[in-house]
Amino acid sequence: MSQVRVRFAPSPTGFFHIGSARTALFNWLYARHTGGKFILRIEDTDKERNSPEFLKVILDSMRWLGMDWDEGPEVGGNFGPYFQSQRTELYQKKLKELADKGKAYEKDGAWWLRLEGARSTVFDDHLKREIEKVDAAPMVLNDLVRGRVERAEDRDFVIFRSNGEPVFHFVNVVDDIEMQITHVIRGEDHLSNTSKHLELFKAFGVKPPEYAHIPLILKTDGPGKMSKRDRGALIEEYQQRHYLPSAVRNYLCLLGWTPTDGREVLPIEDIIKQFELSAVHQSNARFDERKMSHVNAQTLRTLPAAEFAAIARPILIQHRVIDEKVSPARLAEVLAIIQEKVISVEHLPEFMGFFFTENFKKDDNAFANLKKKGGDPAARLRELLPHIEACEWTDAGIEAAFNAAAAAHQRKATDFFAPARFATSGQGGGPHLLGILRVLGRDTTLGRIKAFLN
RNA sequence: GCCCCCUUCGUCUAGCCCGGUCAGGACACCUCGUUUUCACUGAGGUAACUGGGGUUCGAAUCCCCAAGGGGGCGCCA
Repeated sequence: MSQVRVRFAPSPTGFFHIGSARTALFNWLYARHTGGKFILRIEDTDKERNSPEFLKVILDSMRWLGMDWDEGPEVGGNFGPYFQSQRTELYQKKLKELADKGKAYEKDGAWWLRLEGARSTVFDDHLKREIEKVDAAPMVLNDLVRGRVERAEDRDFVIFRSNGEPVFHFVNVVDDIEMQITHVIRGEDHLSNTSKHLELFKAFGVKPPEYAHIPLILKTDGPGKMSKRDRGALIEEYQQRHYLPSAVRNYLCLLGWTPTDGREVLPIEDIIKQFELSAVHQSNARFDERKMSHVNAQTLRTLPAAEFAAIARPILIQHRVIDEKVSPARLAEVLAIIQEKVISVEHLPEFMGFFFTENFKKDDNAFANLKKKGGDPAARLRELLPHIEACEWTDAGIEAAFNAAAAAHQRKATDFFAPARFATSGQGGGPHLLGILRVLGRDTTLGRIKAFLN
């Protein structure tokens, strides 16, 4: 059996849309699952809308998501060039081939593909003009996702514009032929176009590839598919917000496909192993940022500590929560107690800022809550103070101090927690309190409690 | 207007191919618990087979129709 060759063929328009990313991902997964080749081809035939900076957006996002390509820009390959703008001679040659066979003809300066079938002229309601219809035989597609789909083209269509540039349908098919693409995995928005593509394959006398039309990603609410303007629609947004690329990729897999082993958050190696086109869903999926955040949080918490630190450190430096002088060991100590609680890297600076400055932010809400709930926080801290001044500075020692304070004043140990938490962190929640105190150290802890009392 | 695709909790989905489980899980939400309030975590809970016809002892599952949703119909990709 010949090797699988799939391609992702984006048009560089300056954005990398989440739907495009998912299409790329399914192609990539299929290539990796089958041991085939993943080809990146740049469809830049529309000169009006393309530029080198736009290309960079795509390449950067592809790399960020860990989708490496075997052939394409910057890596080369035997079927290049991989930019359609550099393949114009080929398109001219292929056009001539169709013209010589009588499959294409010139009209109004453009070239049209000639369909086979009886012709008649009718008024088209949608186009609001008279058109020549062709009673062509339906094209039959056995789609790997959707099954048998039958559709007939009913008009000749342009394959080369009067300005000399080929149109999408033509270059798409020519390149798929020349690059020996075996499987076309693309969005369902192309399903209706497929009959055009099959007509082209037929005209060339070439057996078409297998097709798999994957469902679209719909807006979270409201009608229609995700558009550039929707929140969460652009991959760069996730990069900026410090989402983990592996989590974004993981979530994208869940839109239109379900892992077979019952897990939702799982390593990419396992996804590759389980991925099958036949298991791709047929119905569109609505984007849900909350679930994506959940996947991100899950992934974040299970990250090896060193990896977590490598991600957190530059961001904390960037936000001036720490400077370069903070030792890896000290940072690791702090991160160790916060990682189990953390849900996003984006909010890490505010979540853990109090570890590194005396000038930490105090949450008014938490303070109000404190007074409302637990009586007199200052009184509690005065009761607690002598015990933690003397105790052994370990989790167990600090815990014993809290218990001792409770026993001495006929209270529950937890009565001291909220005041201590607020005094030392300015927050109402966060990492485990004993861990916070231990990591802050005795001097800092006592200093902050005394500062609070003043 | 024409053509194509789709239809299970609010959302993502399992089950459907090869009819028979209280229709299962996850996110979100609610309740309760945990060293109180918590961006951790644990236990519960609310919540769905779009509608109508068939076929069948029995239908989420098979067939038909309708409705709804999505997409396409360009000398855009």
